[in-house]
Amino acid sequence: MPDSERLPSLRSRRPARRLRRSELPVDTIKLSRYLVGKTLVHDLPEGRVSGRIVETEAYPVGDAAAHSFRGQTPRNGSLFLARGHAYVYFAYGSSWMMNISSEAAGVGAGVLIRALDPIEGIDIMERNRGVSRLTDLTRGPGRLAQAMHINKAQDGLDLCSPHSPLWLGSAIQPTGAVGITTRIGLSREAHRLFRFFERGNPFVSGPRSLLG
DNA sequence: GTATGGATGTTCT
DNA sequence: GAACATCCATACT
Repeated sequence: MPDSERLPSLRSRRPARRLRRSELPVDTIKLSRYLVGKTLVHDLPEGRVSGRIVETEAYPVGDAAAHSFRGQTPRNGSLFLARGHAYVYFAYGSSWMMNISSEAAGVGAGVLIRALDPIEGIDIMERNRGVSRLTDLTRGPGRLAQAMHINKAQDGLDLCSPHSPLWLGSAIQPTGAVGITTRIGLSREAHRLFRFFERGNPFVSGPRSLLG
């Protein structure tokens, strides 16, 4: 079944346009907030998978919870690329995590993508995940990476390059109200309000109605 | 619906 | 050894 029949509202959505680097705010917190409602697209050999970004977390310069806090290493090097590059790492022995670098080249900071609202290629995501329940496909950073087929091979990709298979797109529909809370799963810097999400969206992992 | 515990691999102390 | 930006299955209210 085509996505346009399965998701009737897709017909009223506008197509996503590739975002240029110059459109991304030059600040980790602002970028984290800005990315809610934008589109993440991965063009795969078997077809396109895409979703609306509905939850992000900022890991700015000077944040002790950020992977870049103790300086550049082989693992976190992509965080030190100019804003708009992918930083993908393996966590807890089971999950890949997709981040977007967020500052000038040489400065380490990033935005974690925590949840997507699936739009295109839902059948591909179901196969990649091995589940069919829509809300289980992309709710959570590990799940969305698996659904979108994002792993070490995408680490370091420039999401703003004109022909990159993995790219950021403009919003395809109006973005709902954005809420703010503390980040999920941290012990250090646990009080900081660096998590942004579209309020009430069922694909958001964790709290989706506080503050904002 | 919430709560808990185990599995898993890499990084750091 | 311990910690970790998680997920899944299971148990329970």
